[in-house]
Amino acid sequence: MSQGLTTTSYALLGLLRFDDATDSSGLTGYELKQRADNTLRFYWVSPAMSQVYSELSRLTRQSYVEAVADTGGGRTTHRYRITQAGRDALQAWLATQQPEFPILKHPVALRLLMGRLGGDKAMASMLQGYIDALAQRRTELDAVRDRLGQREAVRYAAMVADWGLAYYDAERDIVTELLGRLSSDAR
Amino acid sequence: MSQGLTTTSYALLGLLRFDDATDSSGLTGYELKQRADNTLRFYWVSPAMSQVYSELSRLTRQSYVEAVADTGGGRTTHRYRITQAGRDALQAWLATQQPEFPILKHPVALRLLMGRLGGDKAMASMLQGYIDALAQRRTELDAVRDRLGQREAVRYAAMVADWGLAYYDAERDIVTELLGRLSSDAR
DNA sequence: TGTAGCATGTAAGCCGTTACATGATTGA
DNA sequence: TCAATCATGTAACGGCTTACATGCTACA
Repeated sequence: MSQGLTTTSYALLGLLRFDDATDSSGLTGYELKQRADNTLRFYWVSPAMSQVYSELSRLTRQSYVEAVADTGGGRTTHRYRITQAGRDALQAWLATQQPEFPILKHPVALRLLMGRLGGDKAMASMLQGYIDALAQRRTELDAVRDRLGQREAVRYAAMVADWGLAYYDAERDIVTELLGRLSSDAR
Repeated sequence: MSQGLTTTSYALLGLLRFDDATDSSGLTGYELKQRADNTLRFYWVSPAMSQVYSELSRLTRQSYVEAVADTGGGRTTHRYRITQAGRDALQAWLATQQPEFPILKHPVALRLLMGRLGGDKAMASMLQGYIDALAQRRTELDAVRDRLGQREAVRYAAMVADWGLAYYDAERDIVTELLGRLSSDAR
């Protein structure tokens, strides 16, 4: 009935669309979650396992995805593939809806706002911790970027990864500058 | 019982703490929402009016906030102030919990990832739209920054605003670069 | 033999949104 | 007198998380 899916639904549908372009026989919920953790999590979300399954059943109900039972081993598992209706829906979503502005939930900035209560030293160590965490994330994303290489097939994914890397670098630079301000202002 | 508030609760408590430092008689829910729209929304959230009220009643139940009935006009309104327990709780939160990594929900990056389905031209116009929206946001935040000025009392708020401005600038630069890649790669 | 990874789900619950409802005050 | 703004809430619901429950397979 209601054709309006959530963005997370479309994101997962998009991952299934990528898989569709290969000669794979579909993805299990478990595998889909891994794909999401690899790419989506850097600029969207890492849905919980349970949500992956519930989105998958929702998409199946909408006929945007079809499940093929895989009775190979002892337990029956399912492999999910995007359908033609799903491809159409994804295409339509991309073409019609104009994207919303990004949502940022930045606990570090929020705490810095209340810096008066914590003091310069506490803020400085918090910012340093954030710089470290950024470096860690950057390393993870860099590994993803390396795997993509220069292949034409993943050109857009590579652009998005480069975007993420540049974002982490910019954050590092800005925070480093703020850190300098904290120590030079120290009374 | 459970002293664990959500980050949004602490964020609002923080705004009440700022007000506390002035000679104000507290804030109404409505005013608190306006403060949130002015600062918080750029790096945290803009809670709905209804949520502001429910957080306020939760904070009141926890005795972190006290409401003073204002029976001035025909209708009774309330002004909310942080209590000593609230100040302590906020301080403890700042001191003990280490901040989580920021969460970014970036619909533009998500769509760019699926660029193959949309094509270079559609992606370019989407990115251009994003650059325009960024400029708009930047202008809004710049106005906030101007109002803060160089006053020592709002030094941390100014740092956070500068952070936001630098972030918007970095996004603009990165996206401009991606836009260039799209057109130079055009076949 | 036991643990890690693969694989699938249900249930409860919170956070936050939209929709709805109400009413006062101010200024055009 | 009408609209905008100030002001306060309730109700319904959706999205997403955590906790719980189950069982297979490979390997050390």
